[in-house]
Amino acid sequence: MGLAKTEIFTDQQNEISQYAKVFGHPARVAILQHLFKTDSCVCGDLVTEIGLAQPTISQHLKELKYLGLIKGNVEGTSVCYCINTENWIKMKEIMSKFLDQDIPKDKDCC
Amino acid sequence: MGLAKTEIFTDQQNEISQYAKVFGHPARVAILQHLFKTDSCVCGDLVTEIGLAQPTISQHLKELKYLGLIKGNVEGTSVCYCINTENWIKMKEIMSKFLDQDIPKDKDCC
DNA sequence: AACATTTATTGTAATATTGCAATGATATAA
DNA sequence: TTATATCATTGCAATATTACAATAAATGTT
Repeated sequence: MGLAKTEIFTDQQNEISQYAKVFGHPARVAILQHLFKTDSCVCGDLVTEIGLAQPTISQHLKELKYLGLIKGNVEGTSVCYCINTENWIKMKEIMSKFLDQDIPKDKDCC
Repeated sequence: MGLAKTEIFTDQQNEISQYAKVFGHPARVAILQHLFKTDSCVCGDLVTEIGLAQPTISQHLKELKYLGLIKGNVEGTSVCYCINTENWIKMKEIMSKFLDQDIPKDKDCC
């Protein structure tokens, strides 16, 4: 079907998977890493840096922005993007809760 | 195209996105959470617990197994699944390195 | 052996994702 | 105003993902 049955899962599970999904493409990982690494977070720089067409980068930026992980600021003809620190921390808390689950040592059945 | 251009990204970026992608569906998040929570990691239990058809669960389990995050053990007619602790820790290290990047405070351009 | 139980696989339909050319929108420069 | 530069949007083709019915495979039971 290509369509996840989100209604049968908890909000938490859907939230985790939504964040994970946006990290599920190397271009978006690369964009975020570049935004962390440098000031020059202008869209055009990302196009050059990453090597995908401008509309493709723009689309990936849109998804990152939709989830609130980045902010965009118009500066003349160009747009400056950067990490949304507050939301990044929120996301990290949610993801950490999932990733840092206690591993049951004695319960190993395999 | 529906096809990510993995060749233009680093191995690290591809690895991160591959792990993220597998977490990018609530069913797989739910499966993992259930495996963390309980002993009874038999496939049939997951089908009941989660509420998707058996082939669908089986398919999700296959993907989790392919990335090495879970192990499967045949026990009679049923199969017992559990977290692959060693690989889970490895994954966590890789994901943490990405999620815990330092946030540049003074570099805020937005 | 014949049957039952459990899980994996195959095939298929519906939807989503990715990538980009073409085009729009917006702001600056000449 | 006209041109230029930068980014967003639209439309489309190719591929991927999701879900499940039907079926196969494997093991246990009678």
